[in-house]
Amino acid sequence: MYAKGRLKREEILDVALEVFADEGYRGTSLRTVAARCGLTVAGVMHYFDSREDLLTQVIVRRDQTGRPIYHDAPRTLAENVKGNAERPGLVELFVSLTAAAHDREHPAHEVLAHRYAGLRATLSADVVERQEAGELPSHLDPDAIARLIIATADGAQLQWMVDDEARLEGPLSTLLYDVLGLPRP
Amino acid sequence: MYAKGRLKREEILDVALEVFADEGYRGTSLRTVAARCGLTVAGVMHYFDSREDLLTQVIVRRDQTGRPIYHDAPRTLAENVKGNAERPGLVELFVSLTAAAHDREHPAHEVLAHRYAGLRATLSADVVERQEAGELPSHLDPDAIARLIIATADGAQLQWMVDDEARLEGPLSTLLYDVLGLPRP
DNA sequence: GTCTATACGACGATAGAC
DNA sequence: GTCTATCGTCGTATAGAC
Repeated sequence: MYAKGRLKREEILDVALEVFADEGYRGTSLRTVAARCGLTVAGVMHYFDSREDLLTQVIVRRDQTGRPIYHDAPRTLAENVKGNAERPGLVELFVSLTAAAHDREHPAHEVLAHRYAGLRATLSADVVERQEAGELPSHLDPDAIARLIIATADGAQLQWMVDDEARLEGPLSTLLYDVLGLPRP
Repeated sequence: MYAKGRLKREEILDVALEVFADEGYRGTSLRTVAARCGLTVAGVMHYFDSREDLLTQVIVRRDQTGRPIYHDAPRTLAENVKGNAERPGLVELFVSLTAAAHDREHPAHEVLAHRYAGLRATLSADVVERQEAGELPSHLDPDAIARLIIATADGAQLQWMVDDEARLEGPLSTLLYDVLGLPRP
């Protein structure tokens, strides 16, 4: 059967997302995921090349099911960031995976590179629009600003890992509304 | 002997830093480190509570041997960030450790929290100085700006992990010089 | 205090039967 | 498509030599 396999694969990904959201990146094993799916480890591995591949596909699926970022890119990005605050395990997964993806052979390398490129293009186009509307100074390089916005959103996650008082969306808000002077939503 | 142990401990830390800088966070094991020190695993573990503790002490030592950040904090921070570009394994180690340190029981939790707090205080004081000198608008919250600067520096590391074209110090330069309008060094 | 030897359980991965 | 069986490696723990 074809459809059954696809469904099972998606079930595994959903379970894995749940497990990793609960217990974090280092805390969980394939055996835990397998048990919650009613499978053995080998059964899970039928669908994925490796543990790291499974982790990668988890965030791929997360991207697919989540809302895309089109209009008012900075604002929807900020909302996404804020939403992550309720799933600490997912933030940990994303950060750990990014670190591991530094290896070009890692299954997440291409995925994350593509993700960054897309986000950068969307944000950059948004900056250009706002410059034409006079909302942002025209001397700023749109691509550099896009990179800055992404770095801010990501870096806030690192601080938030360790500092309880930090708000996940804090630095991004500071940048967008206080420093760049965009209109508050 | 007392001094010998301290020396051996530091040798282990230096070797570990080298190994992790070469092979990354996930790629290396205690056995590799031990072998390069002419010790067994248990010999290494005499000095550290766990593998994660060893990793934590590596970055503690790194902080101690590095230059502290006093005057013109943003600039020295930018130089530090730029210097990391030559040691990708260390950036990977730092990011992975931060993710793991989300667990309050992790040995790096306190260390990183303290490190962030110190950096924030230094940067925040620097912002206040510049506000008094008229270099920065006074309506900005110094602590929020400090958090923004740190987030930018850290987030740039995440992007850089995956994107070869990204410059590690790029986003921080954009923020400090193009957006905040600080004088270029 | 410094270090070796040895053992343990859990892990990711693979081969082959059904 | 899923299993059982097995492998090598990992971090960790303990007992004890020097």
